[in-house]
Amino acid sequence: MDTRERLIESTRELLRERGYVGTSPKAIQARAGAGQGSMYHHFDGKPALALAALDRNAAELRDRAERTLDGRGGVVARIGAYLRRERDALAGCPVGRLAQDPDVVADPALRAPVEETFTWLTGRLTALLDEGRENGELDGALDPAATAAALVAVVQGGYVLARATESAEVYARAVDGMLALLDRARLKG
Amino acid sequence: MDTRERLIESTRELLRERGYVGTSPKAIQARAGAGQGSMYHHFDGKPALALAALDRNAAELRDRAERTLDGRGGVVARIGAYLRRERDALAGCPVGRLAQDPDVVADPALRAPVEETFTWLTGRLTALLDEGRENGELDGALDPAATAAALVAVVQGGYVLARATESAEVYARAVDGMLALLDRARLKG
DNA sequence: GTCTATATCTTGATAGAC
DNA sequence: GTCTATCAAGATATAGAC
Repeated sequence: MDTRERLIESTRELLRERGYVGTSPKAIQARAGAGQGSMYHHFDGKPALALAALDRNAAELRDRAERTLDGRGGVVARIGAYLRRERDALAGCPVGRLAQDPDVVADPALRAPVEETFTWLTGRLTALLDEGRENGELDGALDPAATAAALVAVVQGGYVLARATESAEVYARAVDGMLALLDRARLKG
Repeated sequence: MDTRERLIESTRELLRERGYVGTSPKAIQARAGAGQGSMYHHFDGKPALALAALDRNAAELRDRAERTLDGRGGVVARIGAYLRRERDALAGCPVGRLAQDPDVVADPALRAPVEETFTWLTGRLTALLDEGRENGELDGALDPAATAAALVAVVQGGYVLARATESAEVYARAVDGMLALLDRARLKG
């Protein structure tokens, strides 16, 4: 892995662990094993490097979600697989984590990938729930957009609760509670 | 309001807006209209002042939740009132906001009020859902602890989505989706 | 109690040698 | 491309006058 690549990967880790405000160029360089000069040769500055790292975090989140949600099986089963997918709940969401950062929210270029990721994910879940209504798996009275928003929120809130209590279990419990409720909207046989 | 009080109130605002890492003593002093000397006379330093402010945020959250959840009406109605209560979703949760802060999570004294608040709130909702099962309002198959965790997570995740998209509407949509699902666990007649 | 230096470290970035 | 100064500004805190 070349220096430029190590800088991006180190920044991805630090953004997830400490957020944007809590991550200094010095810390990035130390983790990447690169000097000041290297970093400023490859990137304009902290915002540019953070953007490169954040874009990669967003792309990875989307790819993983796509693979799980496009899979085989019923709509509820696929959503369940996505919510229960192995994740490091204590580390926080590599994208949602940044939504709390004042300097990210204040910079349109940095906020864009965060907003786009959630807009896409919510839209994908909405389409999936709608598909379930069409094919008779789900009750037609279910509101796809509102349910999709609740699903994404449970995941993000699960990360928050996990960090607050330093327990990954709480994430799993919240997701289980949500999926049990969603299961009630399934039409029987 | 005396100087000590103004320092605490300014810190409360800044913690919510910018988090712990993003809030400097200088910014606190400027907002409170107090000098360096004043702040360090009343408090040992930034962590001590932040703890005083966070304790107050946690107490206020708990008081408000208690008032809504102890009210009249059915269990689902009271939970609905709490989730839909007027809040500044774009400002973020005055307590949950701090769960994402690396320096808060790393300091047991600062993390304590955050953890205690969520443990209490989840417990209160669990008891309420259990009450609903006992009195026949809710399906006995509902898991109170998991459902309570999901409810708290939806609120926290709603804050995250609202900030990510700079839209308070998303918070309302997530909460609506969750409450519609919970409504299906109510026993008819 | 509050104010104004003062001090030390870190941040974020630039300059220029190699 | 990478390194080592160097820099101005801010973060966090202390000292001492009033």
